[in-house]
This record gives sequence, C-alpha cells and structure tokens, in this order.
Amino acid sequence: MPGRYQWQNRFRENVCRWTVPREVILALLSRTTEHLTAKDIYGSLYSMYPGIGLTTIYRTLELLHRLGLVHKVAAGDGQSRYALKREDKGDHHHHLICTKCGKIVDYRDFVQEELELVKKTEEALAKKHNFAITDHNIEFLGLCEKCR
Amino acid sequence: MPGRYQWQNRFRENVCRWTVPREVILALLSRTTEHLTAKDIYGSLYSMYPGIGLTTIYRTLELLHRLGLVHKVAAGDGQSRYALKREDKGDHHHHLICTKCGKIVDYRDFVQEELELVKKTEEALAKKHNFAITDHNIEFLGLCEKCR
DNA sequence: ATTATAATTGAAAATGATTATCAATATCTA
DNA sequence: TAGATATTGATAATCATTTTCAATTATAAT
Ligand SMILES: [Mn+2]
Ligand SMILES: [Mn+2]
Ligand SMILES: [Zn+2]
Ligand SMILES: [Zn+2]
Repeated sequence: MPGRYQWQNRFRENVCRWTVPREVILALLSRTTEHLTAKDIYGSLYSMYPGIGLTTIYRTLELLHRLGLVHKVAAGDGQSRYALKREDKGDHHHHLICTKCGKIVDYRDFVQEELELVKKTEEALAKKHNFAITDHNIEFLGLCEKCR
Repeated sequence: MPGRYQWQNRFRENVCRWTVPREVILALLSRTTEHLTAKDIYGSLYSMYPGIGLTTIYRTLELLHRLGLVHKVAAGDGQSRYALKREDKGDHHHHLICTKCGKIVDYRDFVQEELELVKKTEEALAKKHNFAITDHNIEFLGLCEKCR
C-alpha cells in the first residue's frame, strides 16, 4: 500500500471519509499500471469484495479524479478509463490508444521534448484565448497489434 | 458548396449514394468552422429540412468520418463533435477544449513545431509497439472564459 | 423512360455508460 | 458511546448512440 497515509490525509482535508470501498479501489489501482474501466474494477474486486456496488466505483473514481489522484482517459470507445497518478516525478507520459478495443499504452519516449513544447504552447494559448488550462493530452490513435 | 463534386466522387467510389440528407449535412458543415454535435446539426437543419431524422445524422457523420471527410472529437462532456476537414494543407491544427461546456477552439500556433515532433514520435511508437497509427490528438484542457 | 436492385431513410425500440434517488449503514467527532 | 453526517448499494432515470425494420429513393440495367 504505497501512499496509503497520504491518501487518507488527502481525503480528510476534503471532509471525505476513509472507507473500505475507497481503500480497496485505490489498492487495486496501485497494483497495476493499466488503465481500467469502472467495470474492469468491478470485475476485479468481485471476488475479494462481493457486494460492492458499481455506483460506488463510479463515485469513487470521480472523487479520486477531483482530488487529482487519478488520470481519466477517454479512449473513444464510449467508456472512461482510469489510472493512478504516481508521485514519481519522472512518471509523466503520453498515450497510444487503440480505437478498436480501447487499449491504452503509456509511452515516455520523447516526453521531455514534448513537455517543453507543451509548456511554451500552453502559456501562449492561455493568454491568447483567456483559458484556464489545467491539463493536456497528447495521444496517438490507431490499431493495436491484435486489432489491425 | 466548396467540394461538392469531390464529395460525390468520394461517395461513389465507396458504393455510397448521393442523397439529400448527406448533401445538406455536408453543406452545413462546410459553412462553419465550429465543431458540432449531432444535435447541433439536427437543430440547425430543422428549419430547412424538417423531417430529417437524428438517426440519419448519426449515420452520416459516421460515414463521413469513415471516408476521412470529418474530424471526430470527444470533448469529454459525453458527446462527440464533428468538423469538416479542409482540403487546404495549412489547415492542420490542434485543440483547446473547455471541459465544462465542451467548447472547442482550434489553434495553429506552434503547430509546425508540434508536427515535426509528432512525426518523429509517431514513427518510433509505431515500430516499438506494433501499432498502425492513423491519427493524433494534441489538446489542452481547461475552462473557457465563460466557464471559469 | 421503365424497371429491378440494393442503399438509404426515419420512427421506434434497444443498448450501454453514467448519474440521480433514497433508505440503510458506516465513519468520524465530541 | 452517541449523535451528526458522509457514504453505500439497489433501483430507477438520463442521455448519447445503435439497432431494427418496413417504406422510400438512387442508381444501374434494360
Ligand atoms: Mn497513462
Ligand atoms: Mn478542429
Ligand atoms: Zn486493440
Ligand atoms: Zn466553457
């Protein structure tokens, strides 16, 4: 349980309670580097925690997203996918997405170069269009090995 | 009607018929630079063409996307938005997206630099992960002037 | 021009992901 | 420990998009 105490604190700051479903969902997310759908999570948790509600999973993921603990990615196949943000600074990455099956691959090649460009662009755009920019996506779309 | 004949030909090549709904939808898309939802289109067309079905709009947009005539963008607010691809080479652009209201702003600043990096990254990733890459997205997310 | 074929349309119903409701329960604070 | 209130899970509701299917229309062949 990597950041368990940090998580608890983050929750308390926001008047959120530390509950079993939340702990179990965070634990699952921290055990994988994959990008999971709500249903993926529901399925994985079922053996350890039958009775957990899909609704709770959606609510928890939304909360974690609001607290900035997870990334939420739209793979274009209709469902959202979630992955835990790692505290590790060098973890920033971008995505390669299969538009057929929704698979998401993290990549870190050239990310440093991309980030420099992103920073420059972001500043210019924020000013020019009066946007409060909070995030960016760089993603390549196509068909994965299995789906092509 | 900018590319009307090109469109007709593109349709014929694909055993697709040139119909009134398709012409009207393309005409509408070619009159604006905005990114429209299926419902936006349905609403705009209603006066000129009452009786058009929302289903037909979805089907046509999907077809246009398959033929490579429109961009399909997921603004993260649940609906997809569509914009006609311009034949003009210099039209390539990336997006600034409001996560609250779904507004999409095209930007062309720094796009040249971005494209060089994109090209390099795309080649490396395609080889490394055995993906057939067909497209890319570079988007900045945040709140627009009205929504912040 | 007429006809035959197959693509297209639109209404209605179905789907599938996500959200809202609400009574029961669990967590936290004092 | 007890009370205040945040959270849960079952259920129903939304909402965008798809599917079905009989009627209509565009195109190719006569
Ligand atoms: Mn990722
Ligand atoms: Mn655009
Ligand atoms: Zn795939
Ligand atoms: Zn906005």
